[in-house]
Amino acid sequence: MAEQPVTVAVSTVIFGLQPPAEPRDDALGGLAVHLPLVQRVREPHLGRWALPGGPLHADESLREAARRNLAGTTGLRPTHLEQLYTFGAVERGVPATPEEPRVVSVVYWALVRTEVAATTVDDEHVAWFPAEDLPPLAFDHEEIVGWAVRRLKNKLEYTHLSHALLPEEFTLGQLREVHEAILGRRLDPANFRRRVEATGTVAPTGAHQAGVRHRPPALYRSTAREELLT
Amino acid sequence: MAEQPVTVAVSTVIFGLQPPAEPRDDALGGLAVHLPLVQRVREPHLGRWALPGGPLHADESLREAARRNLAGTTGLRPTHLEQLYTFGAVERGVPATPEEPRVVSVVYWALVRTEVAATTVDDEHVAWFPAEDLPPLAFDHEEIVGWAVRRLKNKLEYTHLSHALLPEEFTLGQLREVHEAILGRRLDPANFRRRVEATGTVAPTGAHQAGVRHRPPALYRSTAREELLT
DNA sequence: CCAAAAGTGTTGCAATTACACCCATGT
DNA sequence: ACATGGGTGTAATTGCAACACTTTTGG
Repeated sequence: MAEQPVTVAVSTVIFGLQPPAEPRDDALGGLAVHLPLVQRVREPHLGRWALPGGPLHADESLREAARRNLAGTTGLRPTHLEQLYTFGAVERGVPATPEEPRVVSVVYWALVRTEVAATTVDDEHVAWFPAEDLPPLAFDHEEIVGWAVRRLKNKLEYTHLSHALLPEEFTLGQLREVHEAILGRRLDPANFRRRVEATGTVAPTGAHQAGVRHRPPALYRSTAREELLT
Repeated sequence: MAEQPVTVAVSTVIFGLQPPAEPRDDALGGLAVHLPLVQRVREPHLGRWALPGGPLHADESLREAARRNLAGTTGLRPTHLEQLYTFGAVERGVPATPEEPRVVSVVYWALVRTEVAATTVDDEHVAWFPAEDLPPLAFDHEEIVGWAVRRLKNKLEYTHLSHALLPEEFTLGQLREVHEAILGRRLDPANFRRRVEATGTVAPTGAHQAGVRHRPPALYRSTAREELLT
């Protein structure tokens, strides 16, 4: 019943696509979902990898805080940013460390464009890992990443989220690759094309991608405006 | 950049079904979605109706806090309880009242059985209102209720949530009424039956409801176990 | 016998899937 | 020429909505 030694923190799960470290067993294409982690520089869990995050400042919204620690740790601006869940169990992966103040974590998740993600340099304490092959994480962060991955897969099917992982202009083949990387299975190119065209969320730019050693694919851009709030 | 005059509060949107106050225009059956509100007894927004809620105690989880203020204001135990969203804008419906501490609200939403909801007595400061016809609410609570209603309608279609609003045993007619009340439109009894049976989330008890002035309907019970976490 | 809801059957439309096939380019 | 992915066509399947019809009770 003590009143409020409770701290509010904001953490962010950031997704980007990168070439897979090792050749895929399942013969999936050239992209795999990755996310950046930061290595903890103090106790608890010193040395472990963790989600970027930090305390909420008094003069910023939760969303602003997510943006701030996203930019601060990876230098990236997200193309999609959305609240995931708030974790507030009394003991959250801190194994019997009384005197540590209790933390309620509001977790956001974000998407960044591949080309941006690819150019970000890994420094000593920030590195990208494949979402399917993470190192042991601090606190309850493995559980949190699990939630985020499930949400990503889910929303992929009924939203236009995938556009947020690609450049302004893209081919339907690239878009399909994104879906395949996230869902972890191959999709029929013909049916995929029709489904996407039917939703009307992409529009052809008129231009075509040249220099490929096959029929030049048409370029498209997303017609979806960034969503209301979520 | 000041550090943390931030308070964590937990509020709960509670849904139950009750007979509609006035006969429905749309010729919908005998049930309508209602929710309990409490009248504020101090500033800000004194006298206005608001969601039940209060500060998070240091020794309880967010979920426990939701349970606590749910039991405290309405005396009810929920059959479903789930986190909705966390609201943390700097100015949340408090019109320029500096010196009030900033509040981050974690909102839960809950379902209670109809029979329980129906027997709860309204006292001076707690009353049930139809979700489609609410009085002006304090803070940003109208927006929050809107979110909760949308989530309820949505999850209704791909989960077994509706079971949580009915007694242990129920007829498919009653289950259909619940869906109709929440979705706000009539459903075909034949197709509804088949859809529900196909999911395998209900099992006939073998008993039948007697005393009705038509063919006695079979009684069913839910086979769905309370979900993992959500 | 009639009203009323339970419960079954049938039919047509729309979305999804699988897969055959042609097209345009670089090598 | 041919390999490669882009792009179109089509037939089979499935799921869903509409609606006719039979069943079993209370009045």
